[in-house]
Amino acid sequence: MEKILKELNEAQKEAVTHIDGPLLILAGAGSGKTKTLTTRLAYLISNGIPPSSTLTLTFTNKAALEMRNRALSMIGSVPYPPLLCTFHKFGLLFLKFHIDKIGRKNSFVIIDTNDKKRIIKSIDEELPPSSVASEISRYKNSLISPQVALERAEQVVYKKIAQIYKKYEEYTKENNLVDFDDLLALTYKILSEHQDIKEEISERYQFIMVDEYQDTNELQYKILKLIAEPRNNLCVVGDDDQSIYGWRGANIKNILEFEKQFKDVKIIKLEYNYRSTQKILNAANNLIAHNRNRLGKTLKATKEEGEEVKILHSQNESAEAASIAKRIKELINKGVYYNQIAVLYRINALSRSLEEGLNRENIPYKMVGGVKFYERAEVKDLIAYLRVVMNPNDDFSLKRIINKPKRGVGKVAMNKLENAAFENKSSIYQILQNRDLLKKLVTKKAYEHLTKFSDDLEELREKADEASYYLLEELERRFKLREFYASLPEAYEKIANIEEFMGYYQDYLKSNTQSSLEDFLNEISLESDQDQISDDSVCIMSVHASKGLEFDYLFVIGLEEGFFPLIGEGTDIEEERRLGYVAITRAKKELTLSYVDSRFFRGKRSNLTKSRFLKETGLIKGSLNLEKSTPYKKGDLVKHKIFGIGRVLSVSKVKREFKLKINFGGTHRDILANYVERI
DNA sequence: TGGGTCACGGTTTTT
DNA sequence: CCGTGACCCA
Repeated sequence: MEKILKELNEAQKEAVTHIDGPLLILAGAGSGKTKTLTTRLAYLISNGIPPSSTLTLTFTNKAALEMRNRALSMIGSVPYPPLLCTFHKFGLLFLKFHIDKIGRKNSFVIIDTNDKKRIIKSIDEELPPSSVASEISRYKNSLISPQVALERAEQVVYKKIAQIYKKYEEYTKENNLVDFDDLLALTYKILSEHQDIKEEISERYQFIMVDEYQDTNELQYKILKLIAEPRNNLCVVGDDDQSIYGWRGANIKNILEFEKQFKDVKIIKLEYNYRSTQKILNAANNLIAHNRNRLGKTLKATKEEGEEVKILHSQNESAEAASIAKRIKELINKGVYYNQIAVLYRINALSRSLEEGLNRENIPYKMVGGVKFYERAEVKDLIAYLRVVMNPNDDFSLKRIINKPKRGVGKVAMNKLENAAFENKSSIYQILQNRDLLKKLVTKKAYEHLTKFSDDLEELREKADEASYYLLEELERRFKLREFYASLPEAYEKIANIEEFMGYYQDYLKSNTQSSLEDFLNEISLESDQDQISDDSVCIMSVHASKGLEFDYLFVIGLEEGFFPLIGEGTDIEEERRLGYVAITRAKKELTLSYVDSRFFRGKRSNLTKSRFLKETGLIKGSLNLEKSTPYKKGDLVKHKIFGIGRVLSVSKVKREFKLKINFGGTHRDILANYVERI
């Protein structure tokens, strides 16, 4: 342990060796946050604290995994390992033991956001399901019941949402479904209503640590408050300057007011940055200094001065992509590896032009983020099949697969089945087994399909236990899923995903011999892609997706007003600035900030001005001209979709747009600048 | 029921 | 511009 402590700087050491009492570690980007946290865990254990009485909470599985590996490498293997998991996993474990306290069975099924939207849509057709879903999330995270929501609602829309919320809660209870918010909300409910359970948990976890504390929401804070307060040993790590999830409920106040919310808080700032060059840190510090709502700290460089931060100015997105591709090629020729290079953007839509540019130069790249493996339709279908095998009365999953492959069950038949199930107070599966009734309900063809379907399922269920390893293959064989997906668009990819899932399932069974199918299903519902960035390709991703990562050579594109900062309804400019800060601090050696004069977005081209953030970093001097400027001048060659290629004769201003007089092979036309592209 | 066509709307993302 | 979903007809 002594040796390990020697590797830390003073502030880190102070944080690691602080044992009792609440501790707030303000850890700037690249300041050795994970190292400090994992070392502290090891330190506690080496000081005689039983590993099993510690609890370390993270937001992502990736972070949990990394911390676990690092901590275990320091402490070695122990019979009762420390609990180190995501907040939601903690909720899941808790509910498995205690959900019966609120009259529910622990065989619940976890539903994801898409499932949630589907349920909402089946309740209400008018309001956009995603808005309703996030509104319900907000209620749950503020512990507002449907009744209270209804009472408080003043506008008609909110009354309606409250009613949907009520029905949604009834539906999920009825079908024993638990959504992501419930994992926390129900945990809180049980903890707050059952003093004995709360005491038991507080007693068990006497030392609690939380990573990325700036991302906690109200509910997470309340849970922590309940279980940590008796012992008052709560150590949180975070960076208020990297709070970028306000829009999904993260409450930056949790970190800003931590000192007030717990007694005798000690605050330690980690300000030495071990990642970036001084020049890069200067840009980051300058930018974030423009925020008012912060605790305030300045990153100090430990690395060399480094090269100047580069500003790349291009006419449009294709020129931008071409320049970046060219620059990447140069780096590769100098011996840099692709995976030390990344390109970041504020919105995913900007990836397209970038991808085109990289493809043109045959630069291998990997898009981090995007559609998650377990969210892909075909994978979710398989999961639904497994869920039905496990519990045929899971109507929700059954509905997903009843017509996959097509069994002639459309909207009409589905309605009949659901109504029959409702009237008989049974599950849909039970209706399928009631052959006399089923025959009356659906067409002859559908009847034949459905009887075969339920017979197959029944046989599979009998076999499920003894041959779980072959379950998926058997499933595939009986329901001809491969054949079904082969007939759909993007068949190759879908089948590859199915095979990957099958492989994953068998691996899981191999390494978790004592686990049940149920365990497997619960496990994966909380898992997203574990993106490995190890293969040799350039990483391209949103700034959000880049959090926690670092790259030697970094490009940030789209630094234009409106795009970054992204201006829209409810823009929080300080959060945008924090995003800029996160983006910049991902760079280790070389940073290029890029902006364009004109960008094609959502089917139209618009003229843009450079982002205010460029000036705020201190990289561009002078006041920023927010007035739109034309990227065109007399003599430029341009291309029009219909008229083809022409040469600009003159530029004039009409309202806020620029009008160009263009010579298309002898014919002169007046055209707005937005409708042409520079070549 | 299900294939085909058209209109519409479209940040950021983890669990 | 591109993907999703509603709606219509065979």
